[in-house]
Amino acid sequence: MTSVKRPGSGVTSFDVARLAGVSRSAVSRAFTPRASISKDARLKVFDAASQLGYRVNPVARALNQRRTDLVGMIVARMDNPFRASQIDALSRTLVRHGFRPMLFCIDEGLGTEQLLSLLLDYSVSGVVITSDAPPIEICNECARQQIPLVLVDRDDRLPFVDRISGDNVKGGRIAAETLIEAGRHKLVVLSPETAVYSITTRIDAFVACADEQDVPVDVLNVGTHNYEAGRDAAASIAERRHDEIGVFCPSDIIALGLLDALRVKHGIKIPGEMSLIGYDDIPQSGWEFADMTSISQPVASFADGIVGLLTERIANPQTPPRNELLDVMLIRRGTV
Amino acid sequence: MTSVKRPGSGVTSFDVARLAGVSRSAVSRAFTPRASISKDARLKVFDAASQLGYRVNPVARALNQRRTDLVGMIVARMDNPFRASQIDALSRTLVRHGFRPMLFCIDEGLGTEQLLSLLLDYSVSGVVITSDAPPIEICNECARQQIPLVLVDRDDRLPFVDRISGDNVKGGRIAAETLIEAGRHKLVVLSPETAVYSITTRIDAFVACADEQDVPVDVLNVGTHNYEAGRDAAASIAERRHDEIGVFCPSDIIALGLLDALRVKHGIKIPGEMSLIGYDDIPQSGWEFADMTSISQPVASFADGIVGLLTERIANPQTPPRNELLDVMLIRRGTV
DNA sequence: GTCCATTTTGCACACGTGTGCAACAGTTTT
DNA sequence: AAAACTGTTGCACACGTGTGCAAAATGGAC
Repeated sequence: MTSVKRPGSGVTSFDVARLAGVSRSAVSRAFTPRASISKDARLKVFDAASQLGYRVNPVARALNQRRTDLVGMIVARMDNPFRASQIDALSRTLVRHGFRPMLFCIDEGLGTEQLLSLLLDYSVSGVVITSDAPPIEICNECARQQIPLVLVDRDDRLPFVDRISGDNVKGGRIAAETLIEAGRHKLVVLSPETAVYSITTRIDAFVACADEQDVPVDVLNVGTHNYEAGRDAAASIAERRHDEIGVFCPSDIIALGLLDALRVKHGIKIPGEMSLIGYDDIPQSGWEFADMTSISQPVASFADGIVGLLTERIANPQTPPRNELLDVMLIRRGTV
Repeated sequence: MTSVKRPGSGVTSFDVARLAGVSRSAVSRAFTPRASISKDARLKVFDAASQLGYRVNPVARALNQRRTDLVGMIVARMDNPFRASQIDALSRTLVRHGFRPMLFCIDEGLGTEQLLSLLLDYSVSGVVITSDAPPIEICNECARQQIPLVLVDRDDRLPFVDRISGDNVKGGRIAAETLIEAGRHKLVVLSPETAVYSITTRIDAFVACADEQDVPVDVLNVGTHNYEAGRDAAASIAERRHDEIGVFCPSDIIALGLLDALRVKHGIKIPGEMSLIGYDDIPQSGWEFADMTSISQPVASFADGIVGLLTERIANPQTPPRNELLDVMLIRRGTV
């Protein structure tokens, strides 16, 4: 009847209440910050709880509150090391703030929209989206259920959806200025066909800055957003070696493909014959073979910023959409 | 009174039951495979459900079943591209099988043990661990709650814990054979101080295979498991260039550091002056600068194997611990 | 000691679902 | 036609928690 249950799962607030000699409500209140309960009662509850190994059941709590501690992360792919370290940092920061990160990669037949509505079923505390902007109907549904959405590196202005991104304009301008200062007066910028907001913004800022200084810029279209795209663009770039051009790749993963192929396949000296600057400052850019100048977006700031936007909107759901901009920094290495 | 609720959240099985003219139990049964319900009733329920936009509330279901669709993934760090792609594949495969992946990275004060007991609170369907083996008490607790655990690339034999790993013995032997076939009769293997099971197994198999063929092997200790460790080992390796040695790195991320530094800093020709073989076949190993021979562990097989072990143990919790071995494959490139 | 303001407590309901059990309908066997 | 059997259905309970509300307790002022 009054048998002591084994510590761990199976211990309910009722068991704790009985041992502590209080009502079950008191137990619930003891574990609820700012609840109406006396210091004395709370202490008795904590004592009994640790004695039994009691832990609040988050599922039951979620059913009651209609809200979980879960936060969804929707990501396209993780083959880009920048995304991987971003997710790594975000996951850690979320846990430190008491959230539980879920990871979803978009897949065959499972786009951002499907994954988002799947997350809605779980009454998540929020969703961080680094893939595509979801359709507006879903956003409205999220707003109605007061589920915060944070868009990373996307510019789509949606009702009640917060955005965060690096300062792509500043980054693009720094790239142009750095190349021009290095004496490159013919510029080239690689533009992936599948370019998203952050990429095009960098390119536009780069071109604008070059225009201001009357430096000609070629925009060279490449395939997708990966190493192979940069590598395959090398032949076209190699033709211009005599011009001592300065090349800007709006993403390190592309830049490394280009740099690698230019040196290995075409034997081009960098920065001797041309200069190159990338973006993201992924670890590989610091490797010996590359030693590539790049523009760094600190992943820790991303994580902090994202969680900040989430918690603020949870505290005050009616605030108008915010757009946070993170500072970027030039990392000088050996390709300029 | 009978007002139709807005589609989406807030629609309960009760609403569906009323519209379909059946009991609430029927709705529950309609969404439960192999439940006792007539074709006719199920159809009526589905019709009403789609009309209202009803979706089963997974939180309420979880509270009742004492089991979630969540599966925890505990990982050390994601800076190794192999781990990143492993998690990427695993996340996709889990979702395809109806699970919801949660991602936890071990952190300051949050080791495998803490994260695991945190996951227990959520009544997860299972946990995939790629960090450390958890203490046996936690494993017992998981067994008691019938929560399947899968250990990836770890050898710790624990009660009711399944394990999966690549065939590290085969991989290590292939490495040795390949180097010896290439005419290298002095071998070196890099051994990280922080080596875990999978790494040491590869090394042991490599050494054993060399011994069988009477080929001498030097074991060279390096620091941690990353690019910098390999890079810093280059000086020591460079001293032996006259021996035309064959080097095995039990992890590509280390191998690339070594390869990169050997070529760039010490100007050593590979495979001219020495041969090198890595492990994991991460994308960077196929890059131009590296063109590194490596041993591939297919991440897709890992994901499928893990989910297979999970589902089988969910179906039959009493099966003895299994140990699944995945085939590995030599990827011939230009460093041997 | 009385009265009022404030804090603390416990009851009871709600959150949305799965399922054992008994009742029931429909079909086959004797 | 009665009996036995198979397949469906609805009732009612359980899962473990948070919280509004009224009652009780506490503390202070007179």
